[in-house]
Amino acid sequence: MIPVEEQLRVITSGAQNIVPLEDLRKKLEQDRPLNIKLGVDPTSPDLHLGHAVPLRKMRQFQDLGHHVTLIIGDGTALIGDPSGKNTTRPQLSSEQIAQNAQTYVDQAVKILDPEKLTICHNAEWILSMDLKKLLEVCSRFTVARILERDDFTKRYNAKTPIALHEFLYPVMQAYDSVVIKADVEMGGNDQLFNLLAGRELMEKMGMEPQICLTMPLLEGIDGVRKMSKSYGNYIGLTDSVDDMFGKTMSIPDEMIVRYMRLASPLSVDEVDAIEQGLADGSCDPNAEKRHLARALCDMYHGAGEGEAAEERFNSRFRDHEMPENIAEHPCELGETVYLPALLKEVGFAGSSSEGRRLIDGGGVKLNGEALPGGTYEVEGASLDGAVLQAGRLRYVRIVRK
RNA sequence: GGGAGUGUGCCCGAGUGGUUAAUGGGGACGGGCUGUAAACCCGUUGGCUAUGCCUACUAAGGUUCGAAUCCUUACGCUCCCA
Repeated sequence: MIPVEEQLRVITSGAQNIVPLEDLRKKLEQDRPLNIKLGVDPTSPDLHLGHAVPLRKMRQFQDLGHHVTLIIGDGTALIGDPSGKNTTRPQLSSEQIAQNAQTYVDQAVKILDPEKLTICHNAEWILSMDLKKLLEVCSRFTVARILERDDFTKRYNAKTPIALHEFLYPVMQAYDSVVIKADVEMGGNDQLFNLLAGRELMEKMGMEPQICLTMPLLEGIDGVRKMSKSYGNYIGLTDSVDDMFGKTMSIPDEMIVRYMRLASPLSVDEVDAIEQGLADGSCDPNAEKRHLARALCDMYHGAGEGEAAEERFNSRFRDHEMPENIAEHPCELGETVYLPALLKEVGFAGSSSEGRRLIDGGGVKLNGEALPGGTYEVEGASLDGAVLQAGRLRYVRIVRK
């Protein structure tokens, strides 16, 4: 295995919290493959780049020669993680959980090396636990210790209900670490409390306690709020290559290095060099953003896909060429066609009034020619086979039904 | 249980009887510029085949020639006291 200091440079790159760093060094000095744990909650089927951040860090551990254990929290999902929530989470059905878990694994193996990966389902040991065992584990925690947790404190003070079973979430997650004998547990920074509970439980049960390593929560493509499906600022791992490339190109320049470091497969050395280059002006931000976009597309869609996506991107967005494949929209074409209604019909406008405004604002083109304001009526025959365009991005080919 | 507020368009927020589809900001969309970044400039942001018509300021009633603005009730939210 490579020298400890080298390993630490890779491991600490982009990490938010390592508790305690000194103990991590000691573990690495044992010069053996460490067991790195990441628990995932299969509560949502769609993964985005933010979810990939801890997975990327896991991959770096693998590349350094360590072993990774991915725990599918199909047992803990029945409880629902209280992290960052101010209400009790709804409990999911087992079918839903199983389905989400499968999607998660499908995505995760695109990032992780399957050779150095163990996947477990914690329902295996959590749901089969008998009361005696449960009591033994629970006795290691005090109520005060669990209540210390910020989320609980807030809810308790705010008098919002905390169901008794929610106390068990950190306890069960901690028990996972005991079962798989974790050396390091990873998570987003909001997971720190849960990770620390694992450290505590292991110590109380006479084991060498795990190291807690948290990663920052990645900002979305707006560069401000954390990446989240509900904010609509996410890059989905299953997004099409073109979407993935395009969305990446729209992130603020300030986010380039952060995305590279946290979510891309670029090496720490490369990222360090680029960061330096961007700071002193010897690297071009646009070129580096393209570099990032290609790297992400290659990782999720296969080698070479990034370059292909870039070419399409150039033709469409830089050179403003019409895309090759334009969806066809069959519709009735009378003698004359009321264009605002057609814009509404094809989904370019929410109402025909909005369609009118779009035309008046010069945003509507027919076969590449901008229509002058007030052009609401168009000859039906001239529309057959014509390309209708709204703004720079939306195209549709009109054909007679 | 008692008391005080408050509810406006996608969001925030002006407006306290009369040229009001309702000031302003954010967001979004369109145009220019361009690197689908930032910054900047301009336009649009209730519906309707439309110099007009219709529906709108939580909901339902009421007062008035006239209501987002006043009154009543309901619902939602906030705060204080017990």
